[in-house]
Amino acid sequence: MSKPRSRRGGGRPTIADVARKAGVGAITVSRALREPGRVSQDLRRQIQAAVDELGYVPDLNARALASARAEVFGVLVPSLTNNVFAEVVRGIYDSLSDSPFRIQIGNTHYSGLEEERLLQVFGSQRPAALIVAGIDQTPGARRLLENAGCPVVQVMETGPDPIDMMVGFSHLDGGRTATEHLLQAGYRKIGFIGARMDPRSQRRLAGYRAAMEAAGLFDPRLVTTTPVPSSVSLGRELFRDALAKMPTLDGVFCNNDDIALGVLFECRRASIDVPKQIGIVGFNDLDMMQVSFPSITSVRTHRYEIGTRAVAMALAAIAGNRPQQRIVDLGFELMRRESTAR
Amino acid sequence: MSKPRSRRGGGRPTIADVARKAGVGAITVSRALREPGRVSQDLRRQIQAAVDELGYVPDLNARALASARAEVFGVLVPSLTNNVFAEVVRGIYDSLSDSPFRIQIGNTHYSGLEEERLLQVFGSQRPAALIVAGIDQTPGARRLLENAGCPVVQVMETGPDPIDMMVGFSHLDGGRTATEHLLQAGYRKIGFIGARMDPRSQRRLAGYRAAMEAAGLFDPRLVTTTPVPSSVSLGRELFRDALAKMPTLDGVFCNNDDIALGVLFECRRASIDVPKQIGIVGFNDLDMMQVSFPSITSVRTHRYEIGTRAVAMALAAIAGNRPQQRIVDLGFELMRRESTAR
DNA sequence: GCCAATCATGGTAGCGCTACCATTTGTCTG
DNA sequence: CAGACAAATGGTAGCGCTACCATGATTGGC
Repeated sequence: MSKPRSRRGGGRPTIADVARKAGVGAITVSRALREPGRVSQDLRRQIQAAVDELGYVPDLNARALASARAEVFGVLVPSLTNNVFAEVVRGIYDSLSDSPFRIQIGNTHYSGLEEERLLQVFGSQRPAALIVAGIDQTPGARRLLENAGCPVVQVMETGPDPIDMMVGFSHLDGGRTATEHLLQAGYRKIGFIGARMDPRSQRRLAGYRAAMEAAGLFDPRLVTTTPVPSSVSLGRELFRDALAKMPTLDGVFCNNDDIALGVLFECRRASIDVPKQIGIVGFNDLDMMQVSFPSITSVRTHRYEIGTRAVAMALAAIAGNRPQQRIVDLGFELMRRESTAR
Repeated sequence: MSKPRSRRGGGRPTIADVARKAGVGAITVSRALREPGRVSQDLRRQIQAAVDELGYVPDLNARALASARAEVFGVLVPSLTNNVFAEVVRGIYDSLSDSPFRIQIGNTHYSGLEEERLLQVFGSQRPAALIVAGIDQTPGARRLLENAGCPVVQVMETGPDPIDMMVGFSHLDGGRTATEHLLQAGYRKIGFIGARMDPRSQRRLAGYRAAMEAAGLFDPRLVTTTPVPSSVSLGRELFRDALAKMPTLDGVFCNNDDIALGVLFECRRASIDVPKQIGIVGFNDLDMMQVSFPSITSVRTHRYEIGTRAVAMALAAIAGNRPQQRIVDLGFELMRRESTAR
């Protein structure tokens, strides 16, 4: 006439089993596991022994329901294969690896609609924190984030009006700095080549344009863009287009390093001398930029640090001490290399 | 004296609120949301109206607890920035984007210990399925996977002894094919250059060795490896080392495309003619291989398809019709290009 | 037209855990 | 040494949902 073993749970030991074996109350087991400091050493030892013997593992779903909070960080990025976001995500992972928090990544595919859908799903599990890429959320997404009831960090960019917290840098300044460098090196007919013109790319383009206009050199025919996702081969093609449109081109600021590498390869193939005939600047400064021949000037961004910093801010907010500085600008660095050294 | 509004839940409407408003039982609401076919159209409409009006969103934690199953796919990969895994993960995401399943990625950092820890965490939320990279799980990890109580798919490789299901290809055959191609092209002093020698890299090396021994050309001094993570710059350095060790080198099979690109750049920098003096073969066939100048021969692997296929198999198993073919070999293709065309 | 089978719906009883509050014990103050 | 206070522990009552079983309504076979 023994109590029937839980029919659904698959027979896994529960906190009650541990409590019985250790001769304590269930709540004390719960505490011993989550806040060891609040339980006497004696009981802690007893409980640990019972846990080990039974092979008890807490049921995270039950915990989440009872505490109305899942130990999950929701992360929303527009792409998984784009090295830039992969680095941010790596930073997030590394910063959370010793914490109890799990990570759920959502891939928005650069779509506001998809972002809203994912926020709805993420929200309905009451995450511990949300990290989202970009600052151009749709009004709906913004509302969901404001009502999420957890810390929110917008990453990659900075702007004047954070939902909660922000870590990033100014893409406009990055684009301007890159272009000004080409101008200072003496290039004049400087093109902009960009794929997948997301809001960040748009702002880099705006920075390029500002620099060119300030120099009195802007010409819309210098700009070559496409909504197609970025790749090295696309860089090659776009460069060809740009050159066909404007044969006197003597420099290019590339939206990112993949494009820049494609441009470089096409130059070599077409026997165009870099940096003598054409100067090239990339964006993000992937490892290969410094290895390529010639090496490529690029704007180094602190992607990994954006991830670690975002987590640090979120953890602080969860712990109750929300950082006083809600907007963190990590800046960028221009890495001057052979591709613009003439 | 009204019933106090749930003190923990944050005032979100619950299924009971919807049921009351729609004038039906809670369980009927639950069914209308999960198995609409089992509820009459009339009630379905009424319920939908109540859901919309209240803005009801199911609490996923409560659902997971009650049904002893979270709608989560756990995915374990050794690296997030390695393009190869990023592509697999992208395939997984795309295949699950229209399903209710969320995805949790664990980053094992190529560590068996970390893999066990993550499996423990993942397992304690009763995931719907688990996808893990590789076939060399520790005994502990294997046990956890066998007892996970959900479909398990091992990806990237195939082997004789699946835990449950497998999708991948033979890295040994890939390494052998690449090396045989170099041999057929007339190269003789063919080196192997590899970073981060994980089990898959080891098997590619074994394939290289098998081909070289079959030709009577194997020499341990031809092999240059390091446990350091792979990168383009590392490829350059390792190639320098290899050349210092064996100046008569006339070909290299690179563990992956990053290394191959680094080798190519170093050749250009050192004015070594590719393919005349040195032949280069990469592995994975990233987009840039076909764009580089000269273009680089590589072994194309079907990474995205590995992800989509793994999900398809897992979903079938969840639905109750486990695929009859438990091991799927997606093969690979040698892409012959300029870097070995002499 | 009767009984079995099916369908649509609902009530009850948890899932395994933690928030909240109560209780007990030990410790300190004046 | 009384009274106040903190520390350690436990009991109770859910968290919001779904599995299980029961019920009544409908259908169908012969």
